[in-house]
Amino acid sequence: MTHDGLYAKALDLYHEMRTLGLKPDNYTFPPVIKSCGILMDLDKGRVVHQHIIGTGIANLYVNNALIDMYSRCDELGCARKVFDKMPEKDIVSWNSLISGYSSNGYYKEALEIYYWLRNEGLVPDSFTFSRVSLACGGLGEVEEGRKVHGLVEKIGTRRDLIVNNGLLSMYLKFDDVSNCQRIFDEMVDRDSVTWDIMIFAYCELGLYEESIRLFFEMVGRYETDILTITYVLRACGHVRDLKMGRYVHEYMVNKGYECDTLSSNILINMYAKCGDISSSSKVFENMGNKDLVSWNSLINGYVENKSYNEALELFKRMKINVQPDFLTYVALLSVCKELLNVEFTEELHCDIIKQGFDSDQILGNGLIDAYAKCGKIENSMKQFENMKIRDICTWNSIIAAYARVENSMSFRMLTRMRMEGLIPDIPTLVSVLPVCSNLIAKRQGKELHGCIFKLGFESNIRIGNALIEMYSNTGNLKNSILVFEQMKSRDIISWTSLIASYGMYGEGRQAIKAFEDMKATGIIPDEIIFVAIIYACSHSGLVQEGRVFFEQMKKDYNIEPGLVHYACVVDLLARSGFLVEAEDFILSMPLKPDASIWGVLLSACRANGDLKIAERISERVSEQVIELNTNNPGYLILASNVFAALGRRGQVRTIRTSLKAQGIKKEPGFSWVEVKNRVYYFKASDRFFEQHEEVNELLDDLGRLMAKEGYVADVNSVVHDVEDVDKLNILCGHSERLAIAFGLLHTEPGTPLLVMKNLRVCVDCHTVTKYISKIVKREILVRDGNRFHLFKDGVCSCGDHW
DNA sequence: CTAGGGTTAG
Repeated sequence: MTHDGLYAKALDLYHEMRTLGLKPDNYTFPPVIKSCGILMDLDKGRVVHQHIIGTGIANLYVNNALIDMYSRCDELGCARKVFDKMPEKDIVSWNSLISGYSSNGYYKEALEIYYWLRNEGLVPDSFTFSRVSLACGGLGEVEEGRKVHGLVEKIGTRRDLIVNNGLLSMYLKFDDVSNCQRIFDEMVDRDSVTWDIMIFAYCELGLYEESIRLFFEMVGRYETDILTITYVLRACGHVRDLKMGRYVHEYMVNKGYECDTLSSNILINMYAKCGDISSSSKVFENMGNKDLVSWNSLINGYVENKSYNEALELFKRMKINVQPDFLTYVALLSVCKELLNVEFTEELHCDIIKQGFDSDQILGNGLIDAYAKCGKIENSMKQFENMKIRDICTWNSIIAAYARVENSMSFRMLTRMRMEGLIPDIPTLVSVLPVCSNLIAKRQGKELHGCIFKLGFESNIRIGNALIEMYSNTGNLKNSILVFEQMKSRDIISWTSLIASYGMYGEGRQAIKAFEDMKATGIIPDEIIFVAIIYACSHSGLVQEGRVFFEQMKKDYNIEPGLVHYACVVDLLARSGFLVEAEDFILSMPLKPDASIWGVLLSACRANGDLKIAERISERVSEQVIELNTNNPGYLILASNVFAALGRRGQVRTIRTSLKAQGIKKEPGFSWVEVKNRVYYFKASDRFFEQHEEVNELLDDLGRLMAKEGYVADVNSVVHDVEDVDKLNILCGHSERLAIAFGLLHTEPGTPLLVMKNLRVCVDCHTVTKYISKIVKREILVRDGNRFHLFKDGVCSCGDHW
């Protein structure tokens, strides 16, 4: 029989005694009242209290028992009444009342009674200290706690087990592990609770290994109860030690502890954290009483283990059995974000409203995020506007949502956030900084930098890294380097960003120097930084150096090259005109080359005007049309363009048909330029923009001046299968030329101009821009799909390695 | 007649 059963039995006996007409006395009442208290049966307790009043005389013990009973039932008013009416009190009376307040969370009141006790000149005992330290712990009253500890030392109860256990709990609440450890070490008398508290303390502080170690120190010497075991199971989960987790589970079973709902829930969590989700589900299915936490835990487990569909299925099952709570929805929202399932997100949203959780801050923020990830940013905005309370996470969610799609609304929302008096934090700024990169929002970028400086975030590594990228992407290599140099601490991402920046500007030598400097600081290169450094070599024509890095990566750092690395080497060779070598390299690589690898070579062939190899590669690419990764249709389009240039119309049609069948559209080429804080976009042969006549006039004038300088149009750059005269027209309508001309018309003579393009610049435009830079005496910075070209006085910084 | 402790998220 359980303890509860015994207490209930005692009450039954009491009842029987009364029906027999026997009169309970002051020896009968205390255990009976205690039983009511432990069973938290307030109604029976009150009845017994009436009986006591009926008999007329309650002695000290009976009254103390009554205080305890009312305390356990959270009826402190009644407890207090009994206490106040007592003709005679002892320390137990005081302790019981203090205990009542403190174990029901009324720590302030508990302390007040304690001060009153002290004012009365009474001497606290170990029970008093134990309860008072708990109250100090609950209040976070470190000062008061220290005073209590001091008094303990003075009165000489410091060796007392109960006192020390209480002090341990208190220091644990203060997160003061060193005092816990000290008390623990000095204790002469320990019991299983002492060990429990220590094990729990280490768990709470995240020192899981330490708590597991303590458990093994304790095993065999002290009784390990189910609570100890559950702490250790939690610790095993946190350190993801499946072997240890299994061992403790087995230990628990061997000890004969039946798996109650609570410990089963902990097992589900432990197995899920250790990645053994099938064990989690086994525990779950075998449970007698599944509660809300059981369902939530397994759903969370599935989410943590990326089994999103299983989580969904379980959720459906759950709804038939238990009412989900807000934690269920928190987990399910992250399923939405992964499965990108708009319908399900909307369904959840309805459920959340129906159940009245729509005012929950975390769920509200999560919905913004989920809708945005599913591509329903308008729903995100609606949710945002509907929220009554917007905390920093709410703002960050909506700002990040717009930032992810590079929408300038992210800046507008940031401004609105600041106008409403909220101060952006590091995540806010880290998410908006990259937006500056692609909108040429140089002004916003500078403003953000100012804001970062004012807020004192400039020494944050993530912020620094984002600034390096922002400056390098907006054409400001100098500032990018400056930010890097001023960073107080740097991680490998900082170095990678710096090297990538050098690479984009064709500063290969500087990139190599940075790479060596980084190694000298003791940072070990990773696979990502090798991409950056080889790319940097590639963009500067440092073929030999690039190959050395590729070898170094394998030999010195034991990094197995992936497709990206092979693509880098192909790019390295091909960009410098070693097309045959690049082709041989592809044919000899151990991994199966995909579209991106062939595509890199193909676009280099185009750039080099080598139609012969281009034709061969194009055949390869088009043959594998179906098989190849079609996420990037650019390469197939390239192949079809090659065939078009060769007049092989049949092949062109085959590729186009196949792309059409797969519903793939070419990403149209466009360029953009910032003028007076506004961004102007141009697509090829665009005739519908302000001042297109002026722009065309300027291009015509420039064309005449260029011809004088010796420029001859490269009609091979036109991929359409049309007559040469039309080809000339098409060339002149290329989006980058329109953007450059528009930019020239609207900026001061002599100032540098920045133009961006989403695709690679064609050979002819590259040549033309060189001429323009010389004729108009302007620096023209063009960022294409993967690098910067600084045109100055008829020369391009890429040294034609583009 | 008085004690001490347990599960899920971000």
